[in-house]
Amino acid sequence: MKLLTRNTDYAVRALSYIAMEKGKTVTAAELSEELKISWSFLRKILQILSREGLVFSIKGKGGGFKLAQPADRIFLLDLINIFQGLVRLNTCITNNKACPNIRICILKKKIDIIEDSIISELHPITLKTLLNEQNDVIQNELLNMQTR
Amino acid sequence: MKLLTRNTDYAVRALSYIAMEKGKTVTAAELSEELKISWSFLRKILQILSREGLVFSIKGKGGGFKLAQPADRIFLLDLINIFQGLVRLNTCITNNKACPNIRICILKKKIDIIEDSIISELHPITLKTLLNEQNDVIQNELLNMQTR
DNA sequence: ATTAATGATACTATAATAGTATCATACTAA
DNA sequence: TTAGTATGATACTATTATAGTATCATTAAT
Ligand code: FES
Ligand code: FES
Repeated sequence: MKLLTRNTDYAVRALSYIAMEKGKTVTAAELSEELKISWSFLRKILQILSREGLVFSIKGKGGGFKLAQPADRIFLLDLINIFQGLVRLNTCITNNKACPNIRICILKKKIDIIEDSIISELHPITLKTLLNEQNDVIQNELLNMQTR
Repeated sequence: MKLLTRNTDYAVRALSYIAMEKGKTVTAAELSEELKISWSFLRKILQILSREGLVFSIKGKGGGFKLAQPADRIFLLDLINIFQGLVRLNTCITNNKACPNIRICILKKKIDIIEDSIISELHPITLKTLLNEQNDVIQNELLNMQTR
Protein backbone atom coordinates (compact mmCIF):
# COMPACT_ATOMS: atom_id res chain seq x y z
CA MET A 1 0.00 0.00 0.00
CA LYS A 2 1.68 3.10 -1.25
CA LEU A 3 0.39 6.63 -0.98
CA LEU A 4 2.38 7.76 -3.99
CA THR A 5 3.24 5.68 -6.99
CA ARG A 6 6.43 6.21 -8.87
CA ASN A 7 5.06 8.46 -11.53
CA THR A 8 3.51 10.81 -8.98
CA ASP A 9 6.78 10.85 -7.10
CA TYR A 10 8.75 11.60 -10.25
CA ALA A 11 6.23 14.26 -11.24
CA VAL A 12 6.85 16.02 -7.92
CA ARG A 13 10.58 15.86 -8.44
CA ALA A 14 10.35 17.13 -11.99
CA LEU A 15 8.01 19.97 -11.11
CA SER A 16 10.20 20.97 -8.19
CA TYR A 17 13.20 21.15 -10.44
CA ILE A 18 11.36 23.14 -13.06
CA ALA A 19 10.07 25.51 -10.40
CA MET A 20 13.62 26.20 -9.26
CA GLU A 21 14.57 27.38 -12.73
CA LYS A 22 12.22 30.37 -12.46
CA GLY A 23 10.82 30.64 -15.96
CA LYS A 24 13.73 29.13 -17.85
CA THR A 25 12.60 26.24 -20.01
CA VAL A 26 13.91 22.87 -18.90
CA THR A 27 14.24 19.94 -21.27
CA ALA A 28 13.32 16.35 -20.53
CA ALA A 29 16.95 15.45 -21.15
CA GLU A 30 18.17 17.88 -18.48
CA LEU A 31 15.60 16.64 -15.98
CA SER A 32 16.44 13.04 -16.70
CA GLU A 33 20.13 13.78 -16.26
CA GLU A 34 19.77 15.77 -13.05
CA LEU A 35 17.14 13.65 -11.35
CA LYS A 36 18.53 10.31 -12.53
CA ILE A 37 15.20 9.23 -13.93
CA SER A 38 14.83 7.22 -17.12
CA TRP A 39 14.37 9.60 -20.01
CA SER A 40 11.54 7.69 -21.69
CA PHE A 41 9.58 7.32 -18.51
CA LEU A 42 10.06 10.91 -17.53
CA ARG A 43 9.00 12.02 -20.97
CA LYS A 44 5.76 10.17 -20.61
CA ILE A 45 5.16 11.85 -17.28
CA LEU A 46 5.95 15.28 -18.70
CA GLN A 47 3.62 14.71 -21.62
CA ILE A 48 0.83 14.00 -19.18
CA LEU A 49 1.66 17.03 -17.09
CA SER A 50 1.57 19.09 -20.25
CA ARG A 51 -1.72 17.65 -21.44
CA GLU A 52 -3.20 18.31 -18.00
CA GLY A 53 -2.12 21.92 -18.11
CA LEU A 54 0.38 21.83 -15.26
CA VAL A 55 3.33 22.63 -17.45
CA PHE A 56 3.62 24.57 -20.64
CA SER A 57 5.66 22.91 -23.36
CA ILE A 58 7.71 24.35 -26.18
CA LYS A 59 8.70 22.13 -29.05
CA GLY A 60 11.86 22.20 -31.09
CA LYS A 61 15.33 23.50 -30.50
CA GLY A 62 15.56 25.59 -27.37
CA GLY A 63 12.26 24.11 -26.23
CA GLY A 64 11.34 22.34 -23.06
CA PHE A 65 8.96 22.82 -20.17
CA LYS A 66 7.91 25.61 -17.84
CA LEU A 67 5.37 25.69 -15.05
CA ALA A 68 2.01 26.67 -16.47
CA GLN A 69 0.79 27.71 -13.03
CA PRO A 70 2.34 29.31 -9.98
CA ALA A 71 3.78 26.81 -7.53
CA ASP A 72 1.10 27.53 -4.95
CA ARG A 73 -1.58 26.42 -7.37
CA ILE A 74 -0.02 23.05 -8.09
CA PHE A 75 -1.61 20.71 -5.58
CA LEU A 76 -0.22 17.35 -4.65
CA LEU A 77 -3.75 16.01 -4.67
CA ASP A 78 -4.10 16.98 -8.31
CA LEU A 79 -0.98 15.04 -9.16
CA ILE A 80 -2.29 12.05 -7.27
CA ASN A 81 -5.57 12.27 -9.12
CA ILE A 82 -3.83 12.52 -12.46
CA PHE A 83 -1.45 9.64 -11.99
CA GLN A 84 -3.31 7.40 -9.58
CA GLY A 85 -6.94 8.35 -9.75
CA LEU A 86 -9.05 9.53 -6.85
CA VAL A 87 -8.04 8.69 -3.31
CA ARG A 88 -10.68 6.10 -2.62
CA LEU A 89 -9.71 3.69 0.09
CA ASN A 90 -13.01 1.99 0.12
CA THR A 91 -13.60 -0.37 -2.72
CA CYS A 92 -16.97 -1.69 -1.73
CA ILE A 93 -17.43 -5.09 -3.26
CA THR A 94 -21.21 -5.18 -3.38
CA ASN A 95 -21.79 -1.46 -3.96
CA ASN A 96 -24.41 -1.08 -1.28
CA LYS A 97 -26.64 -3.53 -3.10
CA ALA A 98 -27.63 -6.16 -0.63
CA CYS A 99 -24.51 -5.90 1.45
CA PRO A 100 -24.25 -9.37 2.93
CA ASN A 101 -22.82 -8.11 6.15
CA ILE A 102 -23.75 -4.99 8.01
CA ARG A 103 -20.58 -5.27 10.10
CA ILE A 104 -18.57 -4.70 6.97
CA CYS A 105 -20.49 -1.55 6.26
CA ILE A 106 -19.65 -0.30 9.73
CA LEU A 107 -16.04 -0.97 8.92
CA LYS A 108 -16.40 0.84 5.62
CA LYS A 109 -17.73 3.87 7.43
CA LYS A 110 -14.61 3.89 9.54
CA ILE A 111 -12.53 3.64 6.41
CA ASP A 112 -14.36 6.61 4.95
CA ILE A 113 -13.37 8.60 7.99
CA ILE A 114 -9.76 7.64 7.46
CA GLU A 115 -10.03 8.60 3.83
CA ASP A 116 -11.37 12.01 4.76
CA SER A 117 -8.53 12.56 7.16
CA ILE A 118 -5.97 11.63 4.53
CA ILE A 119 -7.51 14.02 2.08
CA SER A 120 -7.60 16.85 4.55
CA GLU A 121 -3.95 16.30 5.35
CA LEU A 122 -3.00 16.20 1.68
CA HIS A 123 -5.20 19.08 0.67
CA PRO A 124 -2.99 21.97 1.76
CA ILE A 125 0.18 20.56 0.22
CA THR A 126 1.28 22.42 -2.90
CA LEU A 127 4.52 22.55 -4.79
CA LYS A 128 5.18 25.84 -3.02
CA THR A 129 4.77 24.21 0.38
CA LEU A 130 7.52 21.78 -0.46
CA LEU A 131 9.82 24.42 -1.90
CA ASN A 132 9.34 26.73 1.08
CA GLU A 133 9.91 24.09 3.69
CA GLN A 134 13.07 23.19 1.91
CA ASN A 135 14.25 26.76 2.33
CA ASP A 136 13.36 26.63 6.01
CA VAL A 137 15.49 23.53 6.42
CA ILE A 138 18.41 25.17 4.67
CA GLN A 139 18.03 28.34 6.75
CA ASN A 140 18.15 26.27 9.90
CA GLU A 141 21.24 24.45 8.72
CA LEU A 142 23.00 27.74 8.15
CA LEU A 143 21.89 29.04 11.53
CA ASN A 144 23.21 25.97 13.26
CA MET A 145 26.58 26.36 11.60
CA GLN A 146 26.84 29.98 12.66
CA THR A 147 25.95 29.44 16.31
CA ARG A 148 28.23 26.47 16.64
CA MET B 1 -5.30 2.63 -3.63
CA LYS B 2 -7.27 0.40 -1.36
CA LEU B 3 -7.02 0.26 2.39
CA LEU B 4 -8.23 -3.32 2.49
CA THR B 5 -7.60 -5.93 -0.13
CA ARG B 6 -10.11 -8.62 -0.83
CA ASN B 7 -8.60 -11.26 1.37
CA THR B 8 -8.54 -8.95 4.39
CA ASP B 9 -12.12 -8.01 3.68
CA TYR B 10 -13.16 -11.64 3.41
CA ALA B 11 -11.23 -12.49 6.54
CA VAL B 12 -13.23 -9.89 8.46
CA ARG B 13 -16.46 -11.30 7.11
CA ALA B 14 -15.50 -14.84 7.93
CA LEU B 15 -14.32 -14.01 11.43
CA SER B 16 -17.47 -12.01 12.08
CA TYR B 17 -19.60 -14.94 11.06
CA ILE B 18 -17.62 -17.36 13.17
CA ALA B 19 -17.83 -15.03 16.14
CA MET B 20 -21.62 -14.99 15.87
CA GLU B 21 -21.74 -18.76 16.26
CA LYS B 22 -20.41 -18.54 19.82
CA GLY B 23 -18.16 -21.53 20.05
CA LYS B 24 -19.87 -23.75 17.51
CA THR B 25 -17.45 -24.90 14.83
CA VAL B 26 -18.14 -23.48 11.40
CA THR B 27 -16.98 -25.18 8.23
CA ALA B 28 -15.46 -23.48 5.21
CA ALA B 29 -18.39 -24.79 3.19
CA GLU B 30 -20.92 -23.10 5.43
CA LEU B 31 -19.01 -19.83 5.37
CA SER B 32 -18.66 -19.97 1.62
CA GLU B 33 -22.37 -20.63 1.25
CA GLU B 34 -23.50 -17.93 3.67
CA LEU B 35 -21.05 -15.23 2.68
CA LYS B 36 -21.14 -15.99 -1.05
CA ILE B 37 -17.40 -16.25 -1.23
CA SER B 38 -15.57 -18.72 -3.44
CA TRP B 39 -14.89 -21.83 -1.42
CA SER B 40 -11.30 -22.32 -2.61
CA PHE B 41 -10.35 -18.75 -1.95
CA LEU B 42 -12.00 -18.70 1.42
CA ARG B 43 -10.29 -21.90 2.37
CA LYS B 44 -6.93 -20.38 1.63
CA ILE B 45 -7.79 -17.44 3.82
CA LEU B 46 -8.96 -19.68 6.64
CA GLN B 47 -5.80 -21.72 6.43
CA ILE B 48 -3.79 -18.57 6.90
CA LEU B 49 -5.95 -17.43 9.81
CA SER B 50 -5.42 -20.81 11.37
CA ARG B 51 -1.68 -20.80 10.82
CA GLU B 52 -1.52 -17.31 12.34
CA GLY B 53 -3.40 -18.45 15.41
CA LEU B 54 -6.54 -16.37 14.96
CA VAL B 55 -8.78 -19.37 14.54
CA PHE B 56 -8.57 -22.85 15.90
CA SER B 57 -9.20 -25.59 13.37
CA ILE B 58 -10.59 -29.09 13.76
CA LYS B 59 -9.98 -31.56 10.99
CA GLY B 60 -12.23 -34.35 9.84
CA LYS B 61 -15.94 -34.97 10.02
CA GLY B 62 -17.70 -32.51 12.31
CA GLY B 63 -14.68 -30.26 12.10
CA GLY B 64 -14.36 -26.64 11.13
CA PHE B 65 -13.20 -23.40 12.68
CA LYS B 66 -13.63 -21.51 15.94
CA LEU B 67 -12.14 -18.27 17.13
CA ALA B 68 -8.87 -18.95 18.89
CA GLN B 69 -9.04 -15.61 20.66
CA PRO B 70 -11.79 -13.46 22.10
CA ALA B 71 -13.23 -10.98 19.62
CA ASP B 72 -11.73 -8.03 21.44
CA ARG B 73 -8.24 -9.40 20.89
CA ILE B 74 -8.62 -9.76 17.14
CA PHE B 75 -7.34 -6.51 15.73
CA LEU B 76 -8.05 -5.29 12.25
CA LEU B 77 -4.45 -4.13 12.04
CA ASP B 78 -3.28 -7.68 12.59
CA LEU B 79 -5.41 -8.87 9.72
CA ILE B 80 -4.02 -6.13 7.52
CA ASN B 81 -0.50 -7.09 8.48
CA ILE B 82 -1.15 -10.73 7.77
CA PHE B 83 -2.77 -10.29 4.38
CA GLN B 84 -1.24 -7.09 3.13
CA GLY B 85 1.92 -6.53 5.08
CA LEU B 86 2.70 -3.51 7.20
CA VAL B 87 0.93 -0.25 6.56
CA ARG B 88 3.81 1.61 4.98
CA LEU B 89 2.69 4.42 2.77
CA ASN B 90 6.16 5.65 2.18
CA THR B 91 8.13 3.61 -0.27
CA CYS B 92 11.26 5.67 -0.35
CA ILE B 93 13.01 5.06 -3.60
CA THR B 94 16.53 5.87 -2.56
CA ASN B 95 16.32 4.74 1.07
CA ASN B 96 17.85 7.87 2.51
CA LYS B 97 21.05 7.18 0.64
CA ALA B 98 21.89 10.28 -1.26
CA CYS B 99 18.35 11.42 -1.69
CA PRO B 100 18.55 13.48 -4.85
CA ASN B 101 15.93 15.89 -3.69
CA ILE B 102 15.46 17.23 -0.21
CA ARG B 103 11.98 18.46 -1.18
CA ILE B 104 10.91 14.91 -1.64
CA CYS B 105 12.11 14.04 1.82
CA ILE B 106 9.99 16.83 3.20
CA LEU B 107 7.07 15.31 1.40
CA LYS B 108 7.94 11.91 2.80
CA LYS B 109 7.84 13.33 6.29
CA LYS B 110 4.33 14.52 5.64
CA ILE B 111 3.41 11.11 4.39
CA ASP B 112 4.79 9.57 7.55
CA ILE B 113 2.47 11.78 9.52
CA ILE B 114 -0.45 10.57 7.46
CA GLU B 115 0.65 7.01 8.00
CA ASP B 116 0.73 7.53 11.75
CA SER B 117 -2.73 8.96 11.71
CA ILE B 118 -4.07 6.01 9.74
CA ILE B 119 -2.50 3.59 12.14
CA SER B 120 -3.87 5.37 15.17
CA GLU B 121 -7.33 5.31 13.66
CA LEU B 122 -7.09 1.64 12.82
CA HIS B 123 -5.48 0.64 16.06
CA PRO B 124 -8.57 0.49 18.28
CA ILE B 125 -10.68 -1.47 15.79
CA THR B 126 -11.21 -5.06 16.82
CA LEU B 127 -13.67 -7.68 15.73
CA LYS B 128 -15.64 -6.88 18.86
CA THR B 129 -15.88 -3.22 17.89
CA LEU B 130 -17.54 -4.21 14.66
CA LEU B 131 -19.88 -6.69 16.28
CA ASN B 132 -20.90 -4.24 19.01
CA GLU B 133 -21.54 -1.37 16.68
CA GLN B 134 -23.69 -3.64 14.62
CA ASN B 135 -25.80 -4.29 17.71
CA ASP B 136 -26.04 -0.58 18.34
CA VAL B 137 -27.33 -0.05 14.82
CA ILE B 138 -29.93 -2.78 15.25
CA GLN B 139 -30.99 -1.41 18.65
CA ASN B 140 -31.53 1.97 17.07
CA GLU B 141 -33.57 0.49 14.27
CA LEU B 142 -35.86 -1.19 16.78
CA LEU B 143 -36.18 1.99 18.79
CA ASN B 144 -37.13 3.93 15.70
CA MET B 145 -39.82 1.45 14.83
CA GLN B 146 -41.29 1.62 18.31
CA THR B 147 -41.44 5.40 18.55
CA ARG B 148 -42.94 5.74 15.07
C1' DA C 1 -13.53 -48.43 5.12
C1' DT C 2 -15.95 -44.37 3.79
C1' DT C 3 -16.92 -39.85 4.22
C1' DA C 4 -16.13 -35.19 5.48
C1' DA C 5 -13.42 -31.99 7.01
C1' DT C 6 -8.73 -29.07 6.99
C1' DG C 7 -3.24 -28.64 5.77
C1' DA C 8 0.24 -27.81 2.55
C1' DT C 9 1.48 -26.35 -1.64
C1' DA C 10 1.75 -25.29 -6.32
C1' DC C 11 -0.38 -23.39 -10.08
C1' DT C 12 -3.01 -19.96 -13.10
C1' DA C 13 -5.38 -15.47 -14.19
C1' DT C 14 -6.07 -10.67 -13.97
C1' DA C 15 -4.98 -6.07 -13.11
C1' DA C 16 -1.97 -2.32 -11.75
C1' DT C 17 2.34 -0.38 -12.09
C1' DA C 18 6.54 0.52 -14.38
C1' DG C 19 9.08 1.18 -18.24
C1' DT C 20 10.41 1.31 -23.48
C1' DA C 21 10.14 2.34 -28.39
C1' DT C 22 8.57 4.45 -32.63
C1' DC C 23 7.08 7.72 -35.58
C1' DA C 24 4.90 12.22 -36.26
C1' DT C 25 5.16 17.13 -35.57
C1' DA C 26 6.99 21.68 -34.50
C1' DC C 27 10.49 24.99 -33.91
C1' DT C 28 15.36 27.02 -34.55
C1' DA C 29 19.24 28.21 -36.75
C1' DA C 30 22.67 27.79 -40.25
C1' DT D 1 15.35 24.81 -47.09
C1' DT D 2 17.36 21.61 -44.62
C1' DA D 3 19.58 19.49 -40.48
C1' DG D 4 19.09 19.14 -35.83
C1' DT D 5 16.62 19.22 -31.57
C1' DA D 6 12.89 19.26 -29.00
C1' DT D 7 7.94 17.47 -27.61
C1' DG D 8 3.19 14.81 -29.00
C1' DA D 9 0.73 10.72 -29.66
C1' DT D 10 0.53 6.16 -29.18
C1' DA D 11 1.44 1.46 -28.85
C1' DC D 12 4.07 -1.97 -26.93
C1' DT D 13 6.52 -4.85 -23.24
C1' DA D 14 7.92 -6.17 -18.43
C1' DT D 15 7.25 -6.71 -13.69
C1' DT D 16 4.73 -7.05 -9.60
C1' DA D 17 0.63 -7.46 -6.73
C1' DT D 18 -3.69 -9.25 -6.25
C1' DA D 19 -7.06 -12.68 -6.95
C1' DG D 20 -8.41 -17.10 -7.57
C1' DT D 21 -8.08 -22.41 -8.52
C1' DA D 22 -6.61 -27.20 -8.08
C1' DT D 23 -4.40 -31.26 -6.17
C1' DC D 24 -3.03 -34.36 -2.95
C1' DA D 25 -2.07 -35.41 1.90
C1' DT D 26 -3.84 -35.81 6.61
C1' DT D 27 -7.08 -36.28 10.33
C1' DA D 28 -11.36 -37.53 12.67
C1' DA D 29 -16.15 -39.53 13.06
C1' DT D 30 -19.26 -43.06 11.94
S1 FES E 1 -22.51 -2.31 0.94
FE1 FES E 1 -20.42 -2.42 0.40
S2 FES E 1 -19.60 -3.46 2.07
FE2 FES E 1 -21.62 -3.21 2.66
S1 FES F 1 15.72 9.66 1.06
FE1 FES F 1 14.03 8.68 0.23
S2 FES F 1 13.06 10.25 -0.80
FE2 FES F 1 14.66 11.28 0.12
